[in-house]
Amino acid sequence: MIFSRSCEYALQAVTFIAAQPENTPVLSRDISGALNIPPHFLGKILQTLVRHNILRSQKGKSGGFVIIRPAKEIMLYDIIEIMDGPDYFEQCIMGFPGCFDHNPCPAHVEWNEIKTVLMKLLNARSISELSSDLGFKLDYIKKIVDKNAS
Amino acid sequence: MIFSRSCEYALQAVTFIAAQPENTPVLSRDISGALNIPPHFLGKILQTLVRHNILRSQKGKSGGFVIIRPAKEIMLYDIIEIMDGPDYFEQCIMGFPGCFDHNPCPAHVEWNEIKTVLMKLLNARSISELSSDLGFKLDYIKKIVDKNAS
DNA sequence: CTATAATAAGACAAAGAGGTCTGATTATCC
DNA sequence: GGATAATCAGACCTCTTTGTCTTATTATAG
Repeated sequence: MIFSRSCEYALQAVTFIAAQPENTPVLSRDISGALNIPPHFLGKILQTLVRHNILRSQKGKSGGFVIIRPAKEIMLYDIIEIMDGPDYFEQCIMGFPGCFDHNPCPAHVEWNEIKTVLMKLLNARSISELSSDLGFKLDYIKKIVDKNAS
Repeated sequence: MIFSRSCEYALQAVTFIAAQPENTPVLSRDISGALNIPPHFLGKILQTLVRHNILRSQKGKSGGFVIIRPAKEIMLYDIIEIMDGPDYFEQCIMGFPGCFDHNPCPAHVEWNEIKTVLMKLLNARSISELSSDLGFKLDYIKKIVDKNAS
């Protein structure tokens, strides 16, 4: 697994919310139902996304979660940075303590090359682009969930 | 952290052994000492590398661990595959169940691009290339270890 | 103002990864 | 063949991540 579960769930959830009609609050329950995410775990993830100004939460009746910034401006990497930390990709690939540009580990240079490509791609794709692809995927998830249930 | 601790330690250990004079057994104790790896934890990792035909272990007096295959033929990815599993990079980046080429998740295409670059690089660099870079790195580790100890 | 429907928050349980300890096994040297 | 020096192997502990449960808090509708 490349990213943490929390990060995966966050990516899924934000993409799901972005795929709904704009400015109508989406229920945590609906998200966890559609994506098969443990409800309370999702709750916490949504809360951290609220704290980081990706979502706004509306308490009480007819409440739910809404995306604050335009989905076009939220990049894949923004979510990853929030969930897995800003230096997730900065750490030494071989685990050497104190591996920096001025004191590189034996794999430092190639990891930097890879990182550049990686960051470029993750910073280029927005959540709104992802959300438009989500539709038929949801049917697929339902199929799998149903199969596991039976 | 991109790879698991075990994987990082494995990369470090194999590189370290490759940096020693050929065909002289290297003690587990010496490796853990030089690289500051928990000794018994390293033991297990070395054992799995033996099981996967990267190393040979010599019991008894004047024993230790020796690299079986020429270090030039052992690629970075060989170690990663052993430690973190062959489908580490195959899994869906968004964590969607059942994400495949014929049923891609919204980020599937770009992840495939990244994966191609990644695999190419990890399959191109051999352990022997890494080992020749290791020398002064070891001094650096010692410095850090000493600093932490004081 | 009260009932209700939603999120917020924190305690807790379960699972997995990382790390430690102890004893068994095996090869070599004398 | 016995002492010794090394790996091998498995039980066990600890910490982090993941997931669950329960109780607040808050906003709205009537």
